[in-house]
Amino acid sequence: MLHLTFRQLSVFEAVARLLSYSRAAEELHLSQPAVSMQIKQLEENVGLPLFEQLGKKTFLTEAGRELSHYSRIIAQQLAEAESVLGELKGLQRGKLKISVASTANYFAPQLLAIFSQRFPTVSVSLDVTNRQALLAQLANNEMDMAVMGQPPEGLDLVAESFMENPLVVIAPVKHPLASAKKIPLARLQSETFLVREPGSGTRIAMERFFNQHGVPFHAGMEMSSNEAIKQAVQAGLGLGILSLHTIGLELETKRLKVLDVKGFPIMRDWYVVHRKAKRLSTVAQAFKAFLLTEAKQMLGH
Amino acid sequence: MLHLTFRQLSVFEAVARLLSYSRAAEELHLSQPAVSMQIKQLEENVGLPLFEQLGKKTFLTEAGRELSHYSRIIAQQLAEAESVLGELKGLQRGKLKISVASTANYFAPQLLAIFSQRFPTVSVSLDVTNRQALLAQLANNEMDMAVMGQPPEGLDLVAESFMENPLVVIAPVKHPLASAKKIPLARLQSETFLVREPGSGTRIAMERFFNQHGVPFHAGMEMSSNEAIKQAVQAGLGLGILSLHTIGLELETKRLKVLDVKGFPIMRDWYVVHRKAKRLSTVAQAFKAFLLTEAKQMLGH
DNA sequence: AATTACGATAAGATAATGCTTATGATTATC
DNA sequence: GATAATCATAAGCATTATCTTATCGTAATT
Repeated sequence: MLHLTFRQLSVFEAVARLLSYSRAAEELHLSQPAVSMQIKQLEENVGLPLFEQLGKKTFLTEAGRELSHYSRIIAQQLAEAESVLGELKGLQRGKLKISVASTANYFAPQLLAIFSQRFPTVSVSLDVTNRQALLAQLANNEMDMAVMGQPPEGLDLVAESFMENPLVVIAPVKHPLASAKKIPLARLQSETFLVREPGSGTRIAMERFFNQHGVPFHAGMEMSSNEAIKQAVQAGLGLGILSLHTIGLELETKRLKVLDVKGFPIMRDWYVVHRKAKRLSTVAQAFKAFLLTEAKQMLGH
Repeated sequence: MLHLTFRQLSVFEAVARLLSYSRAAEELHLSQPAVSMQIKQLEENVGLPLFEQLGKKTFLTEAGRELSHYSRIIAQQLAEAESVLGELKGLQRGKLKISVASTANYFAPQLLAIFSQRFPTVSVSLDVTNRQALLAQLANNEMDMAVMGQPPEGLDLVAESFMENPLVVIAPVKHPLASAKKIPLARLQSETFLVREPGSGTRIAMERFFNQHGVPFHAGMEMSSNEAIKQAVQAGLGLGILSLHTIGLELETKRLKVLDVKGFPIMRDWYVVHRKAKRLSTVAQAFKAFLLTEAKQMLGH
């Protein structure tokens, strides 16, 4: 195996370029013998003479010319690596891989779009998935960070809330309670609720809420997506409890109505989550900071 | 400036491939801390973490992935360099640049052809030039070796004869002396000689010869090439003295006749010449050895 | 809760690297 | 022939690299 050093190569490069040990020594701020020694060692490693002295002039040998070719490529690759890593240190470059719980899908893309606009050279990827898959991704270190409503306990996670997450009761626009004000919670006992699967963040929050207020609730059909719940509520199959952020469009187009129930909205939070031991990349740190300081306002617009 | 060492890179490569410090340590026959330290130093040089530990597993960071890319290229280039230089050490590869004096042009191509056939991967180039240009090339180290009749004195050259170079007297086939045997040298006093320019190898040799034997000779027209002399002799403008090797074709086709003059042929030699300080490449050494041992027989066929 | 595996850290020995100054040998140049 | 330039060589020194063993903290596994 060829045991070269980068030092040898860079000295060699200088000599090969200047065709003079002395000039190379000057350029490198070295004594001339230092250059001689480096070249000598390099020649010993290679097993071939790289230069030849004829009289006062220095020439590259055939082997020298060959090595010069490779040395140039290597130096170039090294320079490129340096530049790339330098950019990675800053924010000119980098990849950001975010996963969001399906609930967050209704606003996360906007946030990422704004972030991506601000750092156009950073390549951002977004994965929308359900809570369980998301936890598996966290465990396998498959992404930088996750955005979700309810961070799980137990795992060694860092979860920081960056925005409120109001859960509201939704009903079809023609529902008898649609225009009622300050509906008492107890009034909802007689209603059927379309719910997400057990273990879902919204489901957990909602059960806890009714529990705390000592009000039983009647769970109707179980749906596996927020979208399905919205459809079902519109179809009059019952009421729903969802994050306000997921129903912007339906409210605007008057397909759904938020009921003014006392104690609602249930104020929860959106969290940015990653494993405690995770070394956040510069870009990931920037994104986290972006969420914590600006996400709220951003979504206002 | 990025001050990496090849050691760091190769340790890094192993860890990046195995995603384990301990496995890498085993593979490299090192202790695990040795690997940790190399990686740590590399990370300090780069200024970014290259790996991250999550639980028991080791992952590459973004920076690590980037560096891995460059490290792979560099390792590959290094391997290629090693292979090329290795071939250069042997005879699988290399360039051979030979210059010959114009006189040698009549047999040098055959020699080179045979050599080239034996080492097909060696690229050979042949430059035919006159004596003066050839000396300039020697001084400027523009080729590996020269083949010539009369090595010049004074310059620090190594000249080794590898083949006899018989100089003969040529005449047109219908010359009165064409069939004469053992012509006394004195008989040639009355003949006109077509000669090469002063300084030419053949001219020098011929003048010295007549001088030594105390016979004056009558120099006729001065020609700048052997080819011209041959033409002129055929045209009956006089006699000529040339290397036997340059007139093979004309003898075969009976356009010229070698006169059987006493004391002829003047036995001189062909020399392979290079500067004393010249470091001969492996290929050049092989060619020189080839000339010294086999050139004579080769031309017999 | 105990065990096992993994990597980090510390201390210390040894080898090598890299450099300098001084000097010598050779060669082009005036 | 003297001079200046160029590279090689030698001796000596400081620094850096590299590795080892021993030990610790943490996380996965049983």
